Amino acid sequence: MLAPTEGELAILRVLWSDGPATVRAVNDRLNKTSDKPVGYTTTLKLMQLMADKGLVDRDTSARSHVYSAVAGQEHTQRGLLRRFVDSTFGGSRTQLVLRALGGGEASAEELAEIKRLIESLEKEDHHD
Amino acid sequence: MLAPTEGELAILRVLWSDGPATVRAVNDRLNKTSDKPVGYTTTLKLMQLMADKGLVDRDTSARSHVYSAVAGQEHTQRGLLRRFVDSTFGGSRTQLVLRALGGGEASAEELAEIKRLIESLEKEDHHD
DNA sequence: AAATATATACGAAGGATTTCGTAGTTGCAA
DNA sequence: TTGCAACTACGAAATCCTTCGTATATATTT
Repeated sequence: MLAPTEGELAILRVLWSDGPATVRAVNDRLNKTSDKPVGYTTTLKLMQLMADKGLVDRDTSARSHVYSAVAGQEHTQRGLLRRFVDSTFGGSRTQLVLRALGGGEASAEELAEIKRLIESLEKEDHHD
Repeated sequence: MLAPTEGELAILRVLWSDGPATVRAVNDRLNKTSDKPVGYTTTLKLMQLMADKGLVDRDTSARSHVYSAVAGQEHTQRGLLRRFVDSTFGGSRTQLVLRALGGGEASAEELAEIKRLIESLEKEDHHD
C-alpha cells in the first residue's frame, strides 16, 4: 500500500473521523478545520487520484460520489510512523519516544497514561 | 527555521554524526550507508541549496568547502516531530507514543528505559 | 609543462504534488 | 421549459525536490 501524501492524509483524516463522505462534505470539513482555504476542485482532483491509487473506495451509484478510506487509521499511522522513525531517528522508536516526551511538553496526565500502557505491555510479556 | 527535506535530512545526519565535512566526505558517507548511489553533483547541489537556506554553514576558505549543520540534531528532531504529530496524529503526542509502543514491536529493555524517563519527568513535576 | 583529477557553479530536466480553470452533465426550481 | 446550481472529468500550470550534465577553475601527478 502506497503511503499517502500530506494532502491525501488530510482527506483521509476526515474520512476516518466522519466515515464515508462526498467531495463536498470533505471539502467543507477541510475548510472549517484548516487555516488556508482549499478549492472544491482541488479536493475533487485529489480524491479522484486517491481512488486511482486505491487509497479510497468510491461509490458512483449516485450523482454525488461517496468516498471511503480503504486502509484503517491505525494501519496507516503505523506505516507513516515507521517511515518517519527511519528517516528522522535512524529507526529507533525509543529515541522518538524520548524526544516526544522530553522538553517539558508532556502533561502529567499524558505521562501517566503512557506509563499505564507500558505496564500493561510488560504484563503481556510475562504472560507468554 | 525551515524544515529540512528528506534528502537534506540525510545530509544533516552525516554532519551531525561526523561533524563538519566536505561535499566529497558527505557523498562518500551517503553512498556507503544508503541503498542506492547518489551522484557527487547531486550532493553538491543539495548542500549548496542548504547553505542558501541557512540550514548549513559553509567555510569557503579552502578549495574544498567545509559544511557544518547550523541547527542541532535534537532541535531539528523536535521540529520534525511536531509537524509529524500534527499531520498524522492530530497533534496528540500521546497517540503517537501509544502507536509507537503498541504492536508488540518494543522490547522489554526499550519499555524499561522509557518508563525510567517518565518517572524522572514525573519527579521533575513534583519539584516545582 | 602537459595531462589528469577534483572542485565549484549553474542550468535544466524529470517527477511528484497541489492547485485551479473550464467544459460538459445532471438535477432542481422558478 | 428555461435557467441556475452542483457535480464530475480533465488538462495544464505552479511549486517543490531531486538528479545530472557541462562549463570552468584549481590542484596534483607524471
